[in-house]
Amino acid sequence: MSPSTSRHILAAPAWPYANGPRHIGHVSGFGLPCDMFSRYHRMVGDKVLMVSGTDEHGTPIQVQADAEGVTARELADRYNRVIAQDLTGLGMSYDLFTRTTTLNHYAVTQEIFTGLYNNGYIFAKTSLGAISPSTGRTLPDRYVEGTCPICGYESARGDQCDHCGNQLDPVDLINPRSKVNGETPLFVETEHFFFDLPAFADTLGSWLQSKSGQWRPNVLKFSLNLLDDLKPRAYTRDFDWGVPIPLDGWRDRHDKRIYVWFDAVVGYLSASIEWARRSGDPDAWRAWWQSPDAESYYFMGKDNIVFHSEIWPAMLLGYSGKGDRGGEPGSLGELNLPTEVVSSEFLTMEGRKFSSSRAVVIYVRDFLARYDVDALRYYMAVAGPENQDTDFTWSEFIRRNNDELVANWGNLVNRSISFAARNIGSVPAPGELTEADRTILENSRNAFAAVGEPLSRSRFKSAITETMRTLGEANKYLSDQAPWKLRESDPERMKTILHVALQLVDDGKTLLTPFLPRSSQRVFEMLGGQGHWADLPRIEEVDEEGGQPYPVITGDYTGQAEWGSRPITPGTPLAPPSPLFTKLDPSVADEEVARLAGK
RNA sequence: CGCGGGGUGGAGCAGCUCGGUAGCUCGCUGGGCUCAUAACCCAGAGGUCGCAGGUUCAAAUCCUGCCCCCGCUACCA
Repeated sequence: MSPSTSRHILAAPAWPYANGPRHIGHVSGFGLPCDMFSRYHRMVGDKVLMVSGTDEHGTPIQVQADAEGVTARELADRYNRVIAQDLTGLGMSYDLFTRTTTLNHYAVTQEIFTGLYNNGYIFAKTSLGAISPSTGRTLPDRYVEGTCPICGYESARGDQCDHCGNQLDPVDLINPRSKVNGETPLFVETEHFFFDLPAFADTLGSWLQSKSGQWRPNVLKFSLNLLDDLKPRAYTRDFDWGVPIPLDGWRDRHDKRIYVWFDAVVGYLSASIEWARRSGDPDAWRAWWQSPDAESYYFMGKDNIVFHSEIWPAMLLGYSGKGDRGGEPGSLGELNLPTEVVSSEFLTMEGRKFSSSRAVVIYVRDFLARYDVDALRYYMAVAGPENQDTDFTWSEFIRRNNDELVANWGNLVNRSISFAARNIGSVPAPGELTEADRTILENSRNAFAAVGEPLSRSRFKSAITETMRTLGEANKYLSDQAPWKLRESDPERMKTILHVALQLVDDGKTLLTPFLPRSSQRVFEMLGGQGHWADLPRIEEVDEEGGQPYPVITGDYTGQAEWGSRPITPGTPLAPPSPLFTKLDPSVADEEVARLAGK
């Protein structure tokens, strides 16, 4: 790839919430798709910056910490570490995976607030908030329920009625009660800052319209729909576990903080800035955020669409001075809007929603302890919740592993390399190519375009299906040519066939690298490759001046992996390979299902 | 009273935006091969594309109505 065609691509996977370990449903939405996308773009020579971190503020973490008798900070520290390890185990190629409790993140979050405030997009307003009479603590909107004033539904929540779908205010509920203990909440005056979303309705609307035909239709449709009902949204909360409000008179208050979502989405930017600092060029992040040619792709589960297609873009517009009220860009300068918001649907587990308390769950860590990471990555690519809610079943996982991954790809690698290793001991040189040889090689080369196109559009299912189809042709080629019949009669022809077969295997490992980096590295080595082909992430301990040490995921993704067919080198020594993947006994499904139900 | 997604041979899905007698990966049945983790290759059976109307020369694909499933609410992406 020539440098002139390489693009700056920000790959932004949603930030996992640090109130517990993450399960495979979580990573199927934000994680693995983003990694496959990023790996592909690096292979074609694009300059990818993939940043994320743990989201560590907010009520659920405080609640969980209270329950465990630790501080919110201690809880966040613990799960930040656990999640970082899990994501590393998955091979997620983050340039930086950090967290929202860094000094840098606080500073950037406050800078965004200040910029929005200076441009007039954030205003203070006194409203009535619910508190619990018995504890004196604030009751979040969703912890208050009562009768809907619009439709009369009896179990409406304070923020929304599930029956009629209208946005509500807890004060409006008839017969309000606390969801925590049933008592009647007290409503007291409280002052908050609100984000003026209606000031961005027009700009957001035309921006979204311009994405027609590019974004997945469900994301676009959902996002456009949101614009019909834009209201100012509270930017702050009565709470103490979060980023302080950077205004005089507010900065030192312990009862007011920036709402966790308004801090979490800033993470993409703050992590980019942190990455730049750590890389030694503090302004390096600007190439991904401010160049008009730079692209940014955000990956998440569908429940996060609103924050990525409406709120975060509105924040970026407001900070850049591009809403209805105008304004000047903040001190960081103008910031780009998302190129695309890529959302996944949901994964269910054996027909039920994931649920930790009901043990309807498989955590990333437990999965990786028992099964090959690439088996999971394959499954999520080929059968993940890309376009619709999708059920994960163990029997289907085993079937995909055994009948597709092992039987098609694993077997192709094994039969090709072991036959060549035993009969020749090295990569044979080809003789004259037949029509069949040329055709299959050309098909294999063409696959890079056929697979790359859907990959670049985050159509993973289509991309990996096309890859597997191509590999099936290689198996067919071997059967048709039957080199094992030519050992005595025509050894030269046999060598040519094997050369072609090994080239197909080499191409296959390249095609599969975005999906299966670890096993592709192994195939690379089986074929005599030296050094790094597909790089894997690592955890480093870092710290900030005045801060405590924390783990980050990072890596040098500068391996040899390139998107395209690379001629194999005759004479390269070959050893009989060991199987690439493990076949799973069907009884594993019963064991795993028993684990779910069992306890 | 709302919003979004889905209902395609046994399973999981694609096709539907730009209508032209259905495709992929598996499974199943029969055959072949034996290099390979009983893997691989070939052939075949199996679908009136949720239901009912409509538009059209022609509909899985467009329109209308209806039915069912899943999210949007719960420690939960």
